[in-house]
Amino acid sequence: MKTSTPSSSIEDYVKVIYSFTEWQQKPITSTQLAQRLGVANSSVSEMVRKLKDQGLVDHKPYSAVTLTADGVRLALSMVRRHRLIETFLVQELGYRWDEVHDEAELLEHAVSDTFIDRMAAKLGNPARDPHGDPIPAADGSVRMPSAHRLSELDDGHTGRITRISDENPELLRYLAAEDIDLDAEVEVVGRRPFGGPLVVRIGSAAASREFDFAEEVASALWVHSDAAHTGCNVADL
Amino acid sequence: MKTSTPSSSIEDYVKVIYSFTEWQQKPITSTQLAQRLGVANSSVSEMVRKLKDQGLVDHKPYSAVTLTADGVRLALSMVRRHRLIETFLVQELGYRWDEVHDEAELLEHAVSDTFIDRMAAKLGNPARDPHGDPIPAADGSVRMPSAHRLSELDDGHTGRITRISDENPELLRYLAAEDIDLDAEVEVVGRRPFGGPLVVRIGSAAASREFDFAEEVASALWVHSDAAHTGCNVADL
DNA sequence: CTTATTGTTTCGGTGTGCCTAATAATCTGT
DNA sequence: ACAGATTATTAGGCACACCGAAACAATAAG
Ligand SMILES: [Mn+2]
Ligand SMILES: [Mn+2]
Ligand SMILES: [Mn+2]
Ligand SMILES: [Mn+2]
Repeated sequence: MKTSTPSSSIEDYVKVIYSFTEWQQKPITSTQLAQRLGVANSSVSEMVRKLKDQGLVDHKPYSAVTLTADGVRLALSMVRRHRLIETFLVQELGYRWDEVHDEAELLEHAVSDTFIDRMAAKLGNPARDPHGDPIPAADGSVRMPSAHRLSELDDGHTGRITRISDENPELLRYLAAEDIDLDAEVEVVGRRPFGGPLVVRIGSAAASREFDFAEEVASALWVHSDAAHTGCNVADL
Repeated sequence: MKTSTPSSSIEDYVKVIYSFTEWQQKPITSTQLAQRLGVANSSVSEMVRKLKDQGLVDHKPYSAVTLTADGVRLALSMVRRHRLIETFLVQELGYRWDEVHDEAELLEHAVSDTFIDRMAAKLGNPARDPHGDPIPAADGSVRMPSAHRLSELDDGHTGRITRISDENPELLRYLAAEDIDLDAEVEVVGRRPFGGPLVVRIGSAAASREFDFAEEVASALWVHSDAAHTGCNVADL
């Protein structure tokens, strides 16, 4: 019997393995895992063997790492924890969205299930965190919003910001300063020549502003296509 | 330079050493430390040497352990964390007072200073936790309420419950069930013969109830003598 | 098709915090 | 004052999570 509570490290490994495939398809490699966790490659090799022994991952030497069903279960519970904590920090303790990640990274391992339950109840069981990432339900179900990177949309495309990558706090601070938030209306105007920045219009028709977004910004913003608008545009042609 | 962040273990050791002398005078011994921390005596010996190396405690082999000024500073910050978290859990997340200790014991090591500050602000900088223990201020100052164990008071003594030891959760549940809380009025009626239970009257004059408290209960309740009442009693004679 | 290059794993070793068992110091009762 | 009990420390080891360097696979280049 393997009922032992997973260590914080194991929880982080599994969470990172899961997160890597959340908006992409390819499974994560050893080196990528090491980079994201900030540890040496050798540490990852060891740890992956341990995860495999515990039945949390599948792994053949020299190939990528994937989660087992048990691994996915654990990962989802950690992701739920992380994102609920982030949401709580913003809504109840007045954190800004660029401050919550590091705090949640530690708290997720320390709080009890009871704490998570009460927190979720107090917040009204939110479906997404301050960055628009979906919060898995207690039973492990997730509703992934259909979203595409702003950087990959065609000219004229419209929609709403549905997710903002929280990888770079600087970027989050910039967006906050510019008053760009989740659910903002967005329209791709075009791209400056020779791989230049992406020109985007943000805000409701009345008060919309134009921005030149560098690649890093444009690929951090995820957009949910506005079906109505798209339909209109097609009709307009 | 010794700026290294203290580990969770070190934080717990220092906190326990401090707490031991909070309502008593004698410094803590190796064995007592081991008991309170739930570790072997040998572990304490090792750890105490480490604490001494880091300048947190004074210790001569085979004698009791006392905190240095640095040690007291760290201890107070941990006690503040612990008690603020307990208060937060009760007031904001609907925990019962017998559920908060274990959760706080872990969270105190995981939350940031920012978290503590915002929590304290949200709670209105409370001066005591759900069990009546004083919460040190951010600058390390503590206002210790003058209190005596109910078990040590003379017959006829009156006052208010100002602290309830949170060592035994069962006891806390019993008191909650009997609706006995902080600030309740209390009067020592007498003691049953041959070292029997202590007879106490609890509640305001209108609706007061009589209890027979076993030693464990009577020594867990701390009472602040009601000067006015005492004065009245003296005048009544 | 052999050789670089890159990615991955293995090996030996570190630091922390815990354990049991053995030893040493202190305290107690006669 | 001293044997025996109690309390504390040391010795030797273990589990965990990490590291750098060396060995090894897989792949890309010549
Ligand atoms: Mn984490
Ligand atoms: Mn997030
Ligand atoms: Mn603790
Ligand atoms: Mn308390």
